[in-house]
Amino acid sequence: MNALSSPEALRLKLGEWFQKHGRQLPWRDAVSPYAVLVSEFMLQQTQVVSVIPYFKRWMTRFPTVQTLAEAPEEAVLQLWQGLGYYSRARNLHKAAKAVVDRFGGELPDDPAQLATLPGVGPYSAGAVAAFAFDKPAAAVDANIARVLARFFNIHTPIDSPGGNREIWERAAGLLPSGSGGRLHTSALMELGALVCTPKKPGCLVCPLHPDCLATDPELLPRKGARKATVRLQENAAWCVSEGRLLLEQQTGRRSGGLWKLPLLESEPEGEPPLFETVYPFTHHRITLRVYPSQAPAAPKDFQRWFALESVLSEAALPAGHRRALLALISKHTPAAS
DNA sequence: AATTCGGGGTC
DNA sequence: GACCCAGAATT
Repeated sequence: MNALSSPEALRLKLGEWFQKHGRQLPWRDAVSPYAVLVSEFMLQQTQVVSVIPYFKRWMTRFPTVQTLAEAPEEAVLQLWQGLGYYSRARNLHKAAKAVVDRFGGELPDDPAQLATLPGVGPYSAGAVAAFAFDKPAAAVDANIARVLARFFNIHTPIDSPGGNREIWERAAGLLPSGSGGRLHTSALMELGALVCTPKKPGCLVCPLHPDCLATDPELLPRKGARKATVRLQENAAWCVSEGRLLLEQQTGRRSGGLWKLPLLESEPEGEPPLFETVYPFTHHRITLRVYPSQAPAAPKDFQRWFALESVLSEAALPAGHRRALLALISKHTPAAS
């Protein structure tokens, strides 16, 4: 029976592997703690390739925590549009204001302090401490959870409280002392992204393979049952008058600030929709149908007219509604130029 | 402890 | 279709 390598030996293997195989990512080298914070917000539940263009645009438009703190929320949401989970954008905006107000414009390096910022939970607090300040802070994302569930052969569902606690304890047990959190956490995460993948993991090229306890890695990590997909239908109005389009703004914490085509109470009969698309969110699947509509005598408080030629660059819309605008504006003004 | 978030890519 | 993703907030 071969003895397990020490945490030191494991970190060394991981670090060497990362130096050789790790990707260059826009937020990975020589960037400010603020840039790390931005990247962590964008990467919550979102894949690296989707984030890269948004991150670059964001850092150009809001290069410092001060510029973000001073920006109007509409500009923040507009820049986030298409990335989904818009409460992240609102929380990032609030977090920037909190950094300016409570921390003198400098991000703290302590995970407990970081976790007091809106939108910063256990993962993001540890990630900023490790990536921005090289602290030995645990930060378990989906990649690291998968790597550790396999490495330690943990069969408890990772999305259960007990399984989550077990994974975090294992992650903490592997940390270096003093400093070195940046390389260690980056390497573990990158291993999950490139080698220890959900399907067909590359065990034969994995630097941790000699010590890995997984007997059937493809069956790990285990997760709880998903909710069944719910189908919904949304009927919306295409209401254009004098070159302007009527939209209405959503309220509440869920999709507050986002603009939609005005929603109809019921599905019109006797005429086909101008446009139809399907867009998903969480466990829902929504069919959006857009019907022609007459202009109202007076828009409601939460409705506003947008110029057709600029609405796509001014208003933040859910993806399905944005697709409808793209299709119908070009149809509406085919030779406008 | 369970639910919600209004994207998007992949197979 | 189902599954996955650099999760957090809310109830």
